Amino acid sequence: MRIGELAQRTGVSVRSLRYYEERGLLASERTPGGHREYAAKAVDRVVRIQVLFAAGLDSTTVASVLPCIHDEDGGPNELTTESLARDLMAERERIDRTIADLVRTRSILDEVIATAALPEGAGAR
Amino acid sequence: MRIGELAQRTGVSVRSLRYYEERGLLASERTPGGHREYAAKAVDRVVRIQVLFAAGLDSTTVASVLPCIHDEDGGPNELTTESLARDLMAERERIDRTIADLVRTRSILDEVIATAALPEGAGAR
DNA sequence: GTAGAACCTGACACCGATGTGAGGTTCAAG
DNA sequence: CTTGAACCTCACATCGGTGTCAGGTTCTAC
Repeated sequence: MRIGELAQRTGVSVRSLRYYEERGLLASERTPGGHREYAAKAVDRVVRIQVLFAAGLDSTTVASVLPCIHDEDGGPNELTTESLARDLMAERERIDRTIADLVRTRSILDEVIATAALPEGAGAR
Repeated sequence: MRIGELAQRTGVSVRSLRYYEERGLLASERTPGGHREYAAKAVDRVVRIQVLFAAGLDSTTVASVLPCIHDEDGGPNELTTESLARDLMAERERIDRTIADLVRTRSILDEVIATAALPEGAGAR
């Protein structure tokens, strides 16, 4: 498929898809004229990239993690370096802290929302 | 206390503290000479601000939420507008989605880390 | 062969919290 | 007083993924 279709299927902008390629996250064949051509698997890959980005990984980290992820096509994914593993454990800790902050913030918001849900003279009326 | 001490106690840079003030998140008295002077409560407030930032709220949202948070000083915190509540619920959903992404990413990382922890010929030998 | 959609590269803008540096003032202690 | 640390304001830089525009080429369908 071409880039427009991939964008549509994944909900990711064309701009971003080109950026993913530039950063080495997403490969593409080219037509003789230079247009990008993607295999069907690309959809999954883009989705995965988005999830990793949403978790706060930067493109460099994503690039190093992606080839180590076991996906259905069972490619050669044994490349997990020890130093990469160290980086990922640091990343993991960061994620844990972030989750903790999010949960705390969520309950703060819940409290605030709750007080708003009781406009004036709540309890009995 | 002065800004340097507040920075040290909270682990937040002086620059950031000034920024919080500029955005209306943190108030300060001024000495006759113009130096900022903070009450002890400021420490708590700064910590709270950090948590909210870490959860991805922007300074505007933090500014609108802060006065609605019930803290020990029991100030007048009934200002929760209905429209604010709406914003916060949207924010809450975003947080939920983010947590979901983080959890997914964390387990991806765990998998990758696990394969690295089994260098060569793991199981039996 | 031609029109129009889709694509290409390259470059610059943005957001938002924070870093950093210049140049000047205030504070506290001797 | 004087000195050095701490503070002040103002302004510009940064990072990273994404938006967007410009100017040009390719593809598809008629």
